[in-house]
Amino acid sequence: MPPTNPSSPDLRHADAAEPRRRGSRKSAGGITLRDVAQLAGVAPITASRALNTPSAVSPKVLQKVREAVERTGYVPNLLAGGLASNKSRLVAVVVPTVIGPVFQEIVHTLTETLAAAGYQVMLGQSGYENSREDALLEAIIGRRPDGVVLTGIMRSAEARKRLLASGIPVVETWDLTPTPIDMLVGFSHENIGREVARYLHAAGRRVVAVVGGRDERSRRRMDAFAQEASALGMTANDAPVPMHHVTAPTTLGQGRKGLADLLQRQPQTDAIFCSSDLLALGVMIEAQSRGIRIPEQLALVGFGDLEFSRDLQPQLTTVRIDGTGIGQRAARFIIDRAAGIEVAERIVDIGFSIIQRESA
Amino acid sequence: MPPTNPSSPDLRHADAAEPRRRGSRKSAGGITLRDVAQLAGVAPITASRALNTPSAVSPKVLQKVREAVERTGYVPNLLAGGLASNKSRLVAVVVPTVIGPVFQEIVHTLTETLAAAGYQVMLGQSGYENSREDALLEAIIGRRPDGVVLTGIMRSAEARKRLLASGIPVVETWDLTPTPIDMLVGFSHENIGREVARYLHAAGRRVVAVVGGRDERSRRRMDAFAQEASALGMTANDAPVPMHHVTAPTTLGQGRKGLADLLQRQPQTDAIFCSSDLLALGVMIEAQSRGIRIPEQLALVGFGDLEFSRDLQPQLTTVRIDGTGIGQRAARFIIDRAAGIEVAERIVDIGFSIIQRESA
DNA sequence: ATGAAAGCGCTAACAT
DNA sequence: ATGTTAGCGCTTTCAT
Repeated sequence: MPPTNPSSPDLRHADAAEPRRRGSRKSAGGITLRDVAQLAGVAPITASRALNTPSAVSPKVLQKVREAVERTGYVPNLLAGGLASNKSRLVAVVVPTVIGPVFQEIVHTLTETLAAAGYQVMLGQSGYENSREDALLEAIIGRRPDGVVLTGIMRSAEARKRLLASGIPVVETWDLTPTPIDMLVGFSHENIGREVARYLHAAGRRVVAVVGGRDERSRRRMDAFAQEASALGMTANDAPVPMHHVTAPTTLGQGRKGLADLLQRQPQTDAIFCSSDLLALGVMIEAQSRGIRIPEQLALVGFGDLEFSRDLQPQLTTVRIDGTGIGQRAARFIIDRAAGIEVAERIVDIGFSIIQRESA
Repeated sequence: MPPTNPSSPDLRHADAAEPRRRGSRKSAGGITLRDVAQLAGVAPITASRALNTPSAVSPKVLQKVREAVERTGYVPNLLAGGLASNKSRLVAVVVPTVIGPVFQEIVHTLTETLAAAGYQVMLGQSGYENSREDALLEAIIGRRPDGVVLTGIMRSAEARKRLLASGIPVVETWDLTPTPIDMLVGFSHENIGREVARYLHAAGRRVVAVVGGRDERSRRRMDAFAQEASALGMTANDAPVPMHHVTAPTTLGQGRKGLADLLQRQPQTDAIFCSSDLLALGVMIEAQSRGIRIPEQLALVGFGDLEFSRDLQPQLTTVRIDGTGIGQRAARFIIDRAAGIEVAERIVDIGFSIIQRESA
């Protein structure tokens, strides 16, 4: 039997003279809710309510608790709160990498929007390979986040299964699949490729080529583009559309090399679709240094609509994805789910737009 | 007195027929360490040790526990672990914004390096104003992170004081101050300005100008540059160095406007220092569209050494900051501190380098 | 509107 | 090397 006196369980704080029992621990020393409550002359739970649901306590209590918080500099321990309430107020955001401009807008918007709703963002980088996905997933699930936003990743079926099993709300983005893990905010890479081909065809271009990243999504845009272009007869001598593949993340330098390569393979090329604006800028600079005029001799379409693209000379025609819109929708999905609101439509096609400028 | 029978405290799981006592709660339903331990036939603490300090248990136990984990798909609850151990394995990283290329390298490196050491990164955006710092700080401290990395922010004395009071290890970066909150990995913005002025002077330039962001650090680089340039006589008619100020985050378009403005104010300008590579690219494009040859007629120095800068035509001379180095050092500071290792030197000047290329 | 008890899932401290 | 106990700081449940 433990040495505590069962007849007076409430006195355990009174008999301080008693030697420390085994297992007892000292606190980390910080101010706790208990301290605040004591100072305010209320029970801890009342102080908790004053902070979390102010409408549930009397104005008098509310003021006393707020004063106590002010005086002590109390900051609630969200780890403890999360454990007790089973709500961590944490959202994991996974991107291949934060380097490169592609996912910045989404990460930014998610961080902002979720912060405004009282959530924090935990950042995970999956890399462009699949190897680290498992470790990353373990780290994520271990935090018991209230949601996970996946941006163009989690290919492994095992990882998807574990995520699903964890019961954590998941929003996939940056792609469109009929069978998402849970929720989805994306767009069709295939449609983009097709539309760009049609756009260039309508602009009178007849011999097209491609500079594109090797990653899967980029490939799907490029392949759809090539297929549609072939169907529209935009190839030289019925040959397949020449493609210059580069390794992600894409760079300006790769764009320069890409143009050099493509011109050698197909000198009569009159239009190029690039899988990123950075590649397009490289093509543009290489063209300038070779005296090739854009768009007269060569039309150019990028992807991403980076901030600088409208300021280039010539201004870059490109495909715009509404990253802010994706971030906001994704955040809303998770906030709603946490509030118990079930969304009717779990798949949102955010679409894309071809921004017509001078280069094509 | 509570209805429990004090003489048999260990039987509380046995008498399930007893009506639910007040305060009792059902678990969220997930697999817990207790389940794993039960399956492995050991006590929970032994299972805990098998997972956290495998060397402290026998090989037999280790295997049984690992099997149980495998079979159940158990993922430790880091919230609970953090609460109990007072170690959250979470590091808060605060940047003004993830938009823009400036802090990407640091965020990337921190996320990678810390993940490899078993930490997760929590992302906070302070914005370029001070207003949201307090709310952000509260959210950060509430998670009880094992460290905070600040990148060019937390100006308010109140915020600094609270951070200090929280006892959380803090690493400030991207600047140099003799009185950091705690630890520091940075470089001198003043030295950069001075060195760039000397560099251009040595290159024979005599009439300089500046395109720079309005934020404080950019200003300090620009002011030091202007001061040194004046001292070296690199001004037209002893006039002050003309500066074109732009609002952060800087853009290519602002660079174009900046050159237009500066040429109007000081047509004989033969060298420009930009507070970012993006601004420099803008200046370059505007110069090209005006037929101004770089570097013959106009020398150009950027800041940041973005990935594309070496691929421009002409290649951009710029100032390189080793963001990866900063990230690694900062991560090391925090990991060491968590391990109880006290670093002797809390201030690291990571320096900078002027990357000489074609534009200057 | 307020409070007492219990316990979220884990690990520190002590004991063997 | 393994186990027992207590408790991290908070919120849920039930009671008043």
